[in-house]
Amino acid sequence: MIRPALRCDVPPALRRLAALAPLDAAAVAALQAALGRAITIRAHREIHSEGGAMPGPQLIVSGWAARVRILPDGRRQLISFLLPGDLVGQCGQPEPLSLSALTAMTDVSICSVPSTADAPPLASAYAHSVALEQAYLLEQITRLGRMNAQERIASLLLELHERLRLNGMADATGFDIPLTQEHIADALGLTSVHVNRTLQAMRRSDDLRWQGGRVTLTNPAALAHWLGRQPARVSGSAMRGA
Amino acid sequence: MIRPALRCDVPPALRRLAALAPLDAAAVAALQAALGRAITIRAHREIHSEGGAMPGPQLIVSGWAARVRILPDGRRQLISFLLPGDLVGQCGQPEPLSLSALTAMTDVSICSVPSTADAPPLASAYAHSVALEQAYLLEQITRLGRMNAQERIASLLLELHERLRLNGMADATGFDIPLTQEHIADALGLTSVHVNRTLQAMRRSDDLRWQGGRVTLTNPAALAHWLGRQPARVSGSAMRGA
DNA sequence: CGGAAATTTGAGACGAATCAATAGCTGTGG
DNA sequence: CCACAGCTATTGATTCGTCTCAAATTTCCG
Repeated sequence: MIRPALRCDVPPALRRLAALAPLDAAAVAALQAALGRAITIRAHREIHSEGGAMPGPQLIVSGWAARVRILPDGRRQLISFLLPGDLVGQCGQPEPLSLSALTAMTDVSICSVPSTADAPPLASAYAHSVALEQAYLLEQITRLGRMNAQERIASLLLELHERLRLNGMADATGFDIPLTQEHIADALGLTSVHVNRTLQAMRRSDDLRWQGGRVTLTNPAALAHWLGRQPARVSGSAMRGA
Repeated sequence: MIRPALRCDVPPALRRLAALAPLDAAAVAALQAALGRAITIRAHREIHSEGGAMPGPQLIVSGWAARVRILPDGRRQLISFLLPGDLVGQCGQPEPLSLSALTAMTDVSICSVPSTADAPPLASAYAHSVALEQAYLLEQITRLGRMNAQERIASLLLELHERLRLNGMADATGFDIPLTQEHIADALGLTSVHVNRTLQAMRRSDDLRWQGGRVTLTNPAALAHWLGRQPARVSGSAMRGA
């Protein structure tokens, strides 16, 4: 199926950071220069390994990645997904270690983040991004701790939708998703069989469609209301754009 | 039962931060001054509410607190526990909002953290502390996503033991715990009934004792090995003390 | 077209939830 | 010093959500 191209071709990573904080021309230029220096990691490859040294803060330019923990007996937990515009390894530590593996779910291109010294407004965008990452970790904990399969799936898809809206990769009704049902299962503490059955039930009750790598939410607002879910808010000052 | 007093009476909060990074005399003095300005919150009271503005970074001086999320229908999830020496609201944002409620599990005393401007070595301790907090959130996610009841309980108790060792509130074999089985259930995504039955099984297999508000781990190292659990490591440079 | 990956279906088992009741503990006041 | 209230812990019986295992079937992609 052919879909209309996005209105303009601002790279998603740039679009997200610009939405998190007002950026001046120097900041945008620094980001665009950094994007040009991105390297590509093939799907299924590990970008960082758990316990390894972090090279320094980086930015997802394109593709989807996931933070992954593997238990000794092979059980796999996807901690969180990283989308274009998300930061990796942004922390105040001198010699940080990676707290989890980072795996490319699709081909991923990634670059070092421009220094805030070159463009001070970036500091604010980075701080906002780190806070959002925290917020999504807390969401993930409540999903896993207190929600059933249907709620977990709805909550995760709403979160992905919200985040992809921010970087321009989703429209009002849905988004392209490069994940398998097994990935969803590994993120939500379920089995792929149960994810499959739960998705079927949600399709039957017309909550969503998922075909050909695209998720369509019939009524995102209604779904969010049913869950009692609200968009992540991490700062007193209003967030621009979306 | 009477237990011998700790070797010296360094406050746990100070002990933890000193273990996270080398502190000079000025830093210690600044911390001690701050501890003196602590205020007390009664057990069961909310310290911060979800979505409320954060006053600025704070430090738990004594008592246990927990970050809490409540779903619209009343389901409760304890995101994490905060122990003496833990930081709250340490983030780079200008007008941060609280991402979860913070509730006092016991009487809690809490103070503002000294500025790093007054004592630069504190910045390193704070950064280290923030990184550890992240590490424990990831642990919590894998617990909830991929572990069964017995593993969740063992993992949480080992984490608490590790953290209480760092601030001097635990000895090699166990620690005082001011939590009920229902608190454990709310943290681990279980019911208190099931926590009770699981604890009984663990007592029967001589993994632990839990009586009179004190947890004794029969063999912490063996339990950790069984889980494949390793102490949190967040920095390339070695951590002092413990 | 062929082979691997992903999705779908079915039957049965199991871990944890639920509901309901009892027993133990702690502090409080008469 | 005992009686009582209100938590907390414990026990039992049953139900339910999700897992497990195994086998199609469909989709994707070279």
